Amino acid sequence: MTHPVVRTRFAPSPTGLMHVGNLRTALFEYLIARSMGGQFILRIEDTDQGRLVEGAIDIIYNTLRQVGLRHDEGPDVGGPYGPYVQSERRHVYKPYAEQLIREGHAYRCFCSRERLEQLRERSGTEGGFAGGYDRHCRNLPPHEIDRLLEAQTPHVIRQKMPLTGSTTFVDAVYGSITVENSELEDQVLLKSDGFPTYNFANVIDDHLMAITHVVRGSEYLSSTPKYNQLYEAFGWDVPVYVHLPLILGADGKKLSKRHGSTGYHDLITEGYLPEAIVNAIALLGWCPKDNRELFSLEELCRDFDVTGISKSPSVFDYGKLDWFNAAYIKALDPSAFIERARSFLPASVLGDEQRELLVVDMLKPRISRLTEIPERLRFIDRIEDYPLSLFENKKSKSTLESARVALNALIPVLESLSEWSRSSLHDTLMAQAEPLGMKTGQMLWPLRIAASGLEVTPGGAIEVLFLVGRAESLRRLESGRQRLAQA
RNA sequence: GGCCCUAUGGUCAAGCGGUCAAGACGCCGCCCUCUCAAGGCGGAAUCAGGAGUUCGAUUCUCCUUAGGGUCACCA
Repeated sequence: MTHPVVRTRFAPSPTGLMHVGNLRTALFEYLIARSMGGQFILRIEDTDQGRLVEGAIDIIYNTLRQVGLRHDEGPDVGGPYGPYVQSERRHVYKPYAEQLIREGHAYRCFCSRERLEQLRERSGTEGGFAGGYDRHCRNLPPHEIDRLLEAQTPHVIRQKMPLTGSTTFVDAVYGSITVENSELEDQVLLKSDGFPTYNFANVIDDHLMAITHVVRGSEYLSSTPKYNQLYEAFGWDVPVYVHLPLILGADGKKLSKRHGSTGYHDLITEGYLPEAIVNAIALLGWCPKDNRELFSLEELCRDFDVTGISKSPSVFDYGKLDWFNAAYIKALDPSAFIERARSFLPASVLGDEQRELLVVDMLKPRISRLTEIPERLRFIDRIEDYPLSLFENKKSKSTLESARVALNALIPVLESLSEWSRSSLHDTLMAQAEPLGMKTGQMLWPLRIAASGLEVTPGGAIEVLFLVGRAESLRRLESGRQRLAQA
């Protein structure tokens, strides 16, 4: 028994940025296709001419490319089922709508927007009719229709829903769902401008493009019975539905702007890596059999399984995203790290291989976002005023007095150091602890403080001295010594 | 409001009639340590409530409650 090739599609409307919700949907569509050896199609749904945003399509292309979701067919790469932009397919929908009229599954509606609005206001939230429309035009006498058509009255084409009975569909994650047909509104299929509505274009295109799995957010669950009615009216096979649980913000509401950065590019600007974002959202609403957490896209393609998708909505946790990002940063090899972090690194570090490698080692375990880098390394290029109290540290047993002793003893040693390298700094300084009668922590604490002016630095005294450089280090140490002497 | 969906720690979640109810993030403690991290070890923290079914319910059914979604010539 042979199965048809699995085909999924990502069908965004180019109305702005790439929301993490959209990206998650795209990812799952991609994974479902790839995990079953299928194809992933990109289709642009621009049937709302009023909401088009310039450049939005490029944002979609860029995002998909950056995260590695390569589509097999689409506006830019072509394919046997094109065109892949709905506005270029405008002519294909109308004949289908007319076919439905002929076969008694749809009708022309001449109601004005004003009338519909009044209808909605009058029924209020009580909702006397499904969707608020009273089906006024559903049974217009033929001569009346002809008259209105001759008068070129603007009209839409509506789906004629069955008034009785019920519709049942099966969703791969939510199971079997049944809705009374009386709940289904006579939804608009073709708008008065000739463009199809989203729901209509979707069904037509999904069928024409041989889409086998319709994957989308669970907000479409309640309109799915209407889709089924359409498929049945045409006599087409109903696709496999895979509805994805919603992604919420920390307050439990649908994720939106006020929850912070929810656009893919916002996250990138904030220093998150594409692979970390992908990994994080893959685990939002999906859990692998073995409970593993770190997944490359390739591994996801191999292990993804629809049965691991959960039904309940999940809150997007930025803290967990940070952890994923930190994990991916740690896994970067030095050259890759430098490449990604280049724009955040100080010029004084770039170009010197030894310094670059040290900075990479220092930064990798300490940052969760690339944007933290400038702040972490700021001490290299300049030192801020710092209080003398920084020299005091209980755990290191450092006091103003011990700091004074240490600096007085170490400065001359450092001044006479022939080679300002990490190893020579390390060996030389460590050899001083014993004669000073100090533990390394006690001895090194004031050095690090005086060299950086910071209570916390990425790396210890030796790394700080090395990065700050000989001349500037000695200047800072001397300054610290003088301040301590006056205290 | 009608209809639909959902319900395990603060968050992500495993579980699919019998478990001391996994794991991860975060939090707390200890170890390591030239600060801070990272790493290692340990800890606190969960089955919304109520009826049933059953020898036995986190798991199955119903009700309640709470959340969410949807009711456009938007997608």
